[in-house]
Amino acid sequence: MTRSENNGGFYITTPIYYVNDVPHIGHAYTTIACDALARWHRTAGHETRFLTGTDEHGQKIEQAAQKRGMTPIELCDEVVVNIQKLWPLLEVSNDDFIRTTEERHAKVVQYFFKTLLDKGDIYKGDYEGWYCLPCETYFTDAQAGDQRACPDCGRPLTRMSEESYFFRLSNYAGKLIAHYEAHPDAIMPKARYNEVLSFIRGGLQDLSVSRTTLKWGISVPGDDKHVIYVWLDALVNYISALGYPQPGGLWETHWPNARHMVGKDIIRFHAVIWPAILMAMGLNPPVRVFAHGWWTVEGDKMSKSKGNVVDPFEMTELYGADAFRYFLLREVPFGNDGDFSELAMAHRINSDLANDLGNLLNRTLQMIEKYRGGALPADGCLACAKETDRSVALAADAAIERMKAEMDEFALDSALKTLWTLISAGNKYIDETEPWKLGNKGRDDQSEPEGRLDVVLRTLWEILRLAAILLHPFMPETAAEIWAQLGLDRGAFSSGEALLSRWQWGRCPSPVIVKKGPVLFPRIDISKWKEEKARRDAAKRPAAEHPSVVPVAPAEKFGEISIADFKKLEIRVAMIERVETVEKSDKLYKLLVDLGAQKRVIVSGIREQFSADELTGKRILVICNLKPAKLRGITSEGMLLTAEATKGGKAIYALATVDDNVPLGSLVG
RNA sequence: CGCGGGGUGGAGCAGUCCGGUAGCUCGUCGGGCUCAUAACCCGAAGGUCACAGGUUCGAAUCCUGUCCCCGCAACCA
Repeated sequence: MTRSENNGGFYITTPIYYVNDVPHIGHAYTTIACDALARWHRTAGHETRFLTGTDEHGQKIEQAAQKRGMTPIELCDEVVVNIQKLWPLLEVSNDDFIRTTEERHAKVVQYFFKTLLDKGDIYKGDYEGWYCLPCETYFTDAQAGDQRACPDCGRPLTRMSEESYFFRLSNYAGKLIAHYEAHPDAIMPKARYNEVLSFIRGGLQDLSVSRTTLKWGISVPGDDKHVIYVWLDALVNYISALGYPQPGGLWETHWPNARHMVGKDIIRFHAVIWPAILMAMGLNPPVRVFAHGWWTVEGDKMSKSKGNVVDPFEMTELYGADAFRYFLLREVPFGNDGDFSELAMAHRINSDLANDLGNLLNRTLQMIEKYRGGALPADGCLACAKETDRSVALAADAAIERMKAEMDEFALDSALKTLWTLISAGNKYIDETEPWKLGNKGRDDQSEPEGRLDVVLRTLWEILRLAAILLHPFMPETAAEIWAQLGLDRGAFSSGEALLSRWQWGRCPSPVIVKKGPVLFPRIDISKWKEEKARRDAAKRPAAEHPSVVPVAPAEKFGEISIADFKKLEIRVAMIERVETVEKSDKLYKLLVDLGAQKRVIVSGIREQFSADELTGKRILVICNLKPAKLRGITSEGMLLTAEATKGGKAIYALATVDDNVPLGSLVG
């Protein structure tokens, strides 16, 4: 059924993150998931490599650098640290970190380009589209819309064409389909596989892989006018980091085992374009592309303007990296979308980590210390063994096998659930065997032999030893702490070999003295937690007259304009006479406004913010000399003014209104 | 009729492909235990499986239709 991952190596990659991004929960999630997989395979003794990095080329960097009076590479060098410093905090064990601005990457991208050009898979042609001169960006027909206006800045677009190199993606549709039909687990989850396949079956178009309008990038070999565009640049990182195409490089052993972890938004680039490029190069496509889901935050879509972006640095500081990792990987079926809520995390920490896991360790070690002075009893009293001990051992070995299968499927959440069945079995075992009755002096029940307690304690210790091994990929620090408290060598996790042979019941060294340490996860007092959370939220809000209301785009700088520019605007007072909804649109109203001397139709996207009743009869401000535009087939002759802000994560809007005593049509200036 | 996901005990979800006792976690209630982080173990209550038809001996599951929610796309002069 599933491809066995145990015979070969394991090479896992995160996407390369855009270097100017502020790291958020999404970056953390992808990377932590990869880390868990990498650690799992490392401790299982597989030849493992784990890569992450940054995408550092492109327009945004170029512009941001210009704004700050720096060169692009200076900016990259400065901001790459924001991402790089997060990984150690989250206990991410990447073997390499690649930046697309590194020479080792650039030369491989050029090698790809040149090889494909020589083969005829890249050719020179003309790229045509709608171009925004100020933004220096092309848009498709759909993006340009009926208005031919720039989606970013709103200015008019020009139909332009420029010389560009193209990759013959259209040639590879058939080969891709054949490959995916032969490898149904090459794209996961299943829904994504179906999605990608139907996309390919719809036909593929050749892909523009160069730009002349862009400066900050890797230049096309032999044609300096052109810079290699994002796809061919960024995707190649996965193999350039392995030293391709040098003979004897890491790529020879690792590339055949490549797995890419991506967010669901970039599945097409990884499951269509990238494999096609590889095929053209004569390289094999990745073994698997896995697309995970997105996080909402407290039920809301995460966005900067809502101010609800989850900061992984803050979460790590408040709850610890391990608890954060555990929550992200356990809360949601891997591959699905999920909701991040701090309260849910606090609950999970209490029930799973404190009550089940931490408490099991605590009570076990407490008993070993209390009844046996901390010395782990030797195993050997066969006469004292019982069926219940044996079934716990069998369950443990079964859990290990099951986890292996689940990890092969990248079912991280299921693997954790399985691990917790072992932990629960431990707690139940204590209840069944009642070791305190065996251990307490002057015990009334003399029916059990003296050695019975040794077997029980030994069994519990063994459950924890296995749990620590299985937990390590998800919660490395906690696993090491458990390991140490069990009286074992804390460093064992950094040298994988020490663990490899011990993934089985009873493979423990003796003798051992346990060392009960501090409680692993203190319970969170939820009512106190709520108070603290409220205080934290309050502190985060900027000190303003309306502390809970945050303006959108507060400090954004606009270029200066002259008074003459402003005088160009014809802003007048108008009254909303009639409000109608526009068919087949979610946001549009068709408004009839009275400007005194005349009446006009204005189409406005404010249906989600205002009801028709709220609007009708209001005296508002209208820009009258805006070029008319057609929206959903209706001509809009002007624009009304609104202010936007957020309050408690929710957007709020206000209409610019004026007093009733101002006559309609009055000029505002 | 733009595309897709979803509606299952108080909450969050699994089960739906391949019809046949409706399951898990949390919460609630009762009991047990005292080694332990007021933790742990056992038990109970609680569900018209969105709605309406249909197929079937039998439907959460298959078919048809309807309603509602959420993404994406469109759209935000």
